[in-house]
Amino acid sequence: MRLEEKLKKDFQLTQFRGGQKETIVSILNHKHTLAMLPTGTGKSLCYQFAGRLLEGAVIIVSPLLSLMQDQVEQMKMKGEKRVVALNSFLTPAEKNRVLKQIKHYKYIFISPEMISLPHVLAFFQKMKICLFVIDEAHCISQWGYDFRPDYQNLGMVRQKLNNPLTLALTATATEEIRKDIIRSLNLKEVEEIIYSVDRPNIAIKIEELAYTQEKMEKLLTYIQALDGQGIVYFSSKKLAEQTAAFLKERASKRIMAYHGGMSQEDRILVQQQFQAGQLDVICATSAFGMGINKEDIRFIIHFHMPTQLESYLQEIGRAGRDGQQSVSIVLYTPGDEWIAYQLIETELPDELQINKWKGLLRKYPTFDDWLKNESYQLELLFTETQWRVLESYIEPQNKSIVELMDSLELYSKFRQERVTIKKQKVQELISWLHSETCRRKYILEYFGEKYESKRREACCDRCGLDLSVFFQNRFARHDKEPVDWKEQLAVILNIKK
DNA sequence: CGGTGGAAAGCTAACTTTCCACCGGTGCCTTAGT
Repeated sequence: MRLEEKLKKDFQLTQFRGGQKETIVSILNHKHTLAMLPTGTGKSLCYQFAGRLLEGAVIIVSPLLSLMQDQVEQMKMKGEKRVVALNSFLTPAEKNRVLKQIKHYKYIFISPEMISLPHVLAFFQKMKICLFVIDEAHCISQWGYDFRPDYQNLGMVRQKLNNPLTLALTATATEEIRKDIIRSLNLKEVEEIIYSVDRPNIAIKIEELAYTQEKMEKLLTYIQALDGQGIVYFSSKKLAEQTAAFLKERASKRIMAYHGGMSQEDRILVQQQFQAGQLDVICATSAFGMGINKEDIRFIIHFHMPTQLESYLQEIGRAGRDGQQSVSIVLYTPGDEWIAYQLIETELPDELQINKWKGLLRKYPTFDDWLKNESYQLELLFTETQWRVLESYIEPQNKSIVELMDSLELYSKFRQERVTIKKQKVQELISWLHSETCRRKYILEYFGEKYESKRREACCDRCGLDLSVFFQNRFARHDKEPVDWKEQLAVILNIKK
């Protein structure tokens, strides 16, 4: 049977979208595959389709619980019963039941943390795996080094699973990051299916403003004027919330905040309301994004710039999945980059913290002795994330203090490298903000692509973009009393006259 | 870097002004023993 016929019969679709067929063919030829397909291409179809033609289970490593739940739900709705998300939403009893009957499932969604647990991995080692999928594979590179170390374990996991056929899926990865993914997963002879990261229907505008207050005023103007629904990105949870409250009051739009500090229920509620079209604008941190299922997001505004071009591209990529014209606006005031630099500096434990710890360790013969006596020091010295990353890097258990000191020397070098790389990425982004050339061309060259501008009027500010095409014609509608909003803003921002 | 909250200062009793230290994102997983 031809693939297209199967597509029609099993998925009720008439044709493949860009890259899907090539990816599926590559898998069916039993080649490890790295597929970089644009957002909204339907990457999950690739493993679902291939899974139907291969014998054994498909394991999908996914970064977010909510993403897993969504995908399981969608597959169940389409009639696939043998699908499960193995994660902490299950009670211990449910988890055990699923693990004992793991062979009855065809599609298993799991986090890198869960599959790294030896007693969980043991169950997977006993089953036939036809395809090992890493969804959002750039997380290996983006998170594996300094945030979620289990992403760096996946190579070891693959090896213990006897090197199954592997599919890495992502929407944005530079050549360097693709190499890193392949190296980390220890893949040999990989078929790379690379599509352009360009999203021609997203226009780009960068606007530099002298002061934060001006930026806030500009934001208000845009929120009032822009047609359709959109996201505003911030680098701070607090500011995201405060701005949401401010905009809610001033603009006649439905606005909510979203960030990682909110409760799980609130986050789900906001996301669902946004997806259902019951909210117009989300003021969010980078927590909002992956797993957002909304076709008609019209604008993405960056109140703060992200820490790298890769993140920027991922964030604006959430707009215009329906193919309609959309816009990305970056608001920049000189000095904004300091937040990014600060985050990079404090992400991993620094020299000061390490030296302090070394001083405490020297009084004991082994790490375990130290831990027995001074475990309370851990949370004084490091944040939870810092300790988890550090622990996974130095593997202190059963180590003598001499061995541990050596590991810490290596760690210091590692940190230095990471900080340097990450700062370079911020620098890269700043250069882009200040560049005189076409915004799109610059980004595409950063991703190793060539670009010839085709639609100049809707490309970017450097190509003569006219923003007003994104404004609603109802702009003039001001039924409320035109109070002096600048004054009100000054009050809220606590600015002295 | 810029914003902020709490403390100290100011030179008059109850509040404003000034100073200074601090902070800023992303998410998985918590399975013991009575």
